[in-house]
Order: sequence, then structure tokens, then C-alpha cells
Amino acid sequence: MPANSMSRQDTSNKLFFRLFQAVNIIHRTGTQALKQFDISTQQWSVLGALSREGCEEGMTVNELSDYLLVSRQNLTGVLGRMERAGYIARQVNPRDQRSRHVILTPCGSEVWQIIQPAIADFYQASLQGISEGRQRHTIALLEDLVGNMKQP
Amino acid sequence: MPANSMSRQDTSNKLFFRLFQAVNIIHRTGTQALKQFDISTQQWSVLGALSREGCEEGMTVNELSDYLLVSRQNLTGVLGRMERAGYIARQVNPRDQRSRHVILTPCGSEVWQIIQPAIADFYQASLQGISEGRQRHTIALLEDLVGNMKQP
DNA sequence: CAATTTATGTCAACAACTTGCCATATTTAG
DNA sequence: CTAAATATGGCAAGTTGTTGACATAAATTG
Repeated sequence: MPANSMSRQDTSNKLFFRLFQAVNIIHRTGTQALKQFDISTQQWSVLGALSREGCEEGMTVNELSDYLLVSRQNLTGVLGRMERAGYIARQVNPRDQRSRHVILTPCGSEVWQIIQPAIADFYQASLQGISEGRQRHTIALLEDLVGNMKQP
Repeated sequence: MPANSMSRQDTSNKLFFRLFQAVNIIHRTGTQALKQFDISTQQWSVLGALSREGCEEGMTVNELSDYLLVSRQNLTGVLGRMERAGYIARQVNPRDQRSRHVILTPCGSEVWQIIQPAIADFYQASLQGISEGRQRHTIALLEDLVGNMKQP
């Protein structure tokens, strides 16, 4: 049976199943890598979002939701825990009293710096033996996939 | 700045961030696609695992855990809900009284058949404009990634 | 054979994700 | 300007993911 006899449906199936598997094990492995810093993978993603250039003034909950592709309601909980931990602060926007600017505290910035070596190790171990070309193919596919799903 | 100047670290970062985004939106979109059948994406994965050829006799919780890459403890809850819904049954293994064989009920098999068109539509919409070559590159990357993470 | 170790599945507690609903604030219509 | 529509964030309930602890069954070791 030649390798190319896999049907389109089989390919799609396999792709989504591997995504499912990968995410589960990434969640577990990533959580372990960050355990020593008392931080979750989702808190990592929030720290990363707020540490980007141009975010010195913070992001609103809606902007974070659009960027991370999780619901506002989910962020309420995550941000609450991060605020309690002292990593972020929520400031009411004087121009729009409904919205809050979520900003990194100095402690949050420090944590972001401190975890970088662990992140680098995590990347190195996970992507060992995987070519950058293949990584770029995957990035392109994921961006198209997200684009397709954002449509409605 | 040439396109290839992106550092290895930047590539890894982007890859994991896109994975994170993609999974969040896949979860949302997949849940919506299955909503009419009163089934979650995880229950879908369990139905798919048990519907494979060679699984007529069912799988143990440990086998499902190894296959789906989620914890046994998590499966306890998922399987409990699926049993209550009538999609699966848990049979004690006479050879080993600790283990239980999880098998599809006729109702579970029927549901699996019924959702196939919705799954096909979901695949079609998500992967629109994405070449099979790129899909295969991604599958290969994900398999290597999972392999790397299984190591310890 | 008895005692320890290992394997299996479950319960409990917690984080994170979803949707539905709501209070409040801003914007838009009339 | 008032009234309706929209936008923002949070609360609640439910599912899924994790780890730690446990009872029971099987396998190993003395």
C-alpha cells in the first residue's frame, strides 16, 4: 500500500488527532517545566502577551481575548489569580469606565525574565531533531487554520 | 530585514504560540460543530478511539490514557458522563479484576456514524486552502514533538 | 506461602476552557 | 435629550485537563 493512498479524510483526521495528542502532552510537559516558578502555561501566555513591545500601557481584557483566542470570561479567572499573585494589575480606563487596562507589575516583568531559560530548555527539548523548515510549514498551516476558523 | 532573519528562538516561540491559539479556537469551533449532538470534543476522541478496527473488545482506561495522552483520572470523569449518556459500557476484565474494558454500546456506534458528516464539514471548513503536503509536514512535526515529550 | 511492590481505576481539589446571563457604561437612534 | 442598542467585564454552572492520595488486585520477592 503506497504512502500516498491515504485519503484526504484520513489526512485531516490524523492531523486533528495529532493536534489533540500534542496539546495534551504539551500541557502536561509545559506545566511541569513552569512548576518551579508557580506559574501555569496560560499565565505564561498572558505574561508573554503583555511583555511585547508596544504593550507598556497594557491591554484590555477584550484585546487579550482577541489575541489569545480565549473567552473574556476565562480571562477573568486567570487574571484574578495573576493579580492575587502580584504579576499584573487592572486599572480602570478613565476614558471608558467599562474597560480595564491589564498591565504587568515590576514583579510580573521580573518573573517573565526569570522563566526565559526554562522556556528555552523547553523549546530545545521539544523540538529536537525538527527542522526549521518544517516548523515554518506548521506555523503557516496553523495561521491559515486560525484564519479559516475566525471567518464566521 | 530579510524573512530568514527570524531567530530559532523566535520560530519556536511563534510555533508554540500558534499552537496555543489554534487549540483554543479549535476547541470552540469543534464544540459548536458537535453541539447539536450533545457531545464534547473529548467524547468525540473517545468514540473515535473505540471505533477503530481491532477495538471491538474495547480498551482499558490505561490504554485509552496512553492513546489519547490524557490522564487516567481525567478519563474517569469523561467515561462516567459517556456511560451515563449510554455511549459506552465498562466491563470488569475476568482475567484481571482491577481493569475494566471500555466498549462502545450500539448507541455509541450509532452516534459515531451520525456525527461523521458534521466532522467532514468541520475538516473541510477548517482546512480550506491548506495543501495536503503542508498537512503532512505538520503531522510529521506533531508526531516528532509528541515523541520528544514522551521520552522521560 | 507471606510480605512487599507494582498496577488499575477512582475520588478530591484545583486551573482553565466554554456558554449564558447580568450590571454598568458608552454609543446610536429617534 | 431620552430610549434603545451595543460594548465591557464579571459571575455562575458545566466539561476537561492536571496532580495527589487511596482501595483493591496482581505480581514479585524473601
